[in-house]
Amino acid sequence: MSGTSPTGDELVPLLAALASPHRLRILAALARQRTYVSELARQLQMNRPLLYMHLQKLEAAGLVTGELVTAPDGSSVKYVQAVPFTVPLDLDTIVRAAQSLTGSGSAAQQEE
Amino acid sequence: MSGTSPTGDELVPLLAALASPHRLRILAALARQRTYVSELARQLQMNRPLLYMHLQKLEAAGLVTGELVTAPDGSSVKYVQAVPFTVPLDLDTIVRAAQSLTGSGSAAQQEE
DNA sequence: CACCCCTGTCAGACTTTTGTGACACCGGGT
DNA sequence: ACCCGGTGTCACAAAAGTCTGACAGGGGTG
Repeated sequence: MSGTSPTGDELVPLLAALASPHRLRILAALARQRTYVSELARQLQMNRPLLYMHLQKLEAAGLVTGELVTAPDGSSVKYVQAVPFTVPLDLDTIVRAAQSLTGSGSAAQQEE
Repeated sequence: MSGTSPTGDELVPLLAALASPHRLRILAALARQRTYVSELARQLQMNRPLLYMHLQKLEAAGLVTGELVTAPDGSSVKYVQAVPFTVPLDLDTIVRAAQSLTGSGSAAQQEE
């Protein structure tokens, strides 16, 4: 996922996942340190259900990874961490992404 | 705006503006050719009011520029074009952007 | 037992975004 | 006059995203 120019169908969810102050903060926190969910919620001072939602979006976009660790004593803790990535964001990437967009307005692609 | 690592308050609207298939297509179309609004609407097959909305968001994010040209015969036509930009999108940019985030969840920065 | 910390999900309220049709206005040509 | 194409804005409905409180359960400890 690093360095390659993503398709439109990949780029849109990626950008949507990043276009949020909360998720930016979450990612930044996870970039420095791998933590478990409740601790992260405390650290960022947000409700756990809310954090869950944001984490799911980040996970769906492939930006974070979750791992449910079961400690030797039986208690479960879910550790999450950021996934390194690199996307050069410029007009060229946009043009290429737009060409690989499926779904609705696929019109006006070829004309004469 | 090119190459520099944007602040969080700049990055979020930028990403939000790009996180849309319609706007990706609009930007891609404007990257190759400068056109006027109605022609662009025809080309992309979308309603003008809708295109207007998307253009306003792109313009607000600094990604397109509009110019209302009054032809010698008096009729006005609004030409729009894409503004070149480059933002390296990676974890490091995110971390730096999150540090420069103002507003709500600025908590967990300084305490005790 | 009661208490603590953890995970995970739910319904509901709320706000923002997206999309549509209609309208006003301008000027040129027939 | 009518018709055409262009700009710009409006109210409105529909959809998507955001956020909260409450709930289920698991496990450890006093």
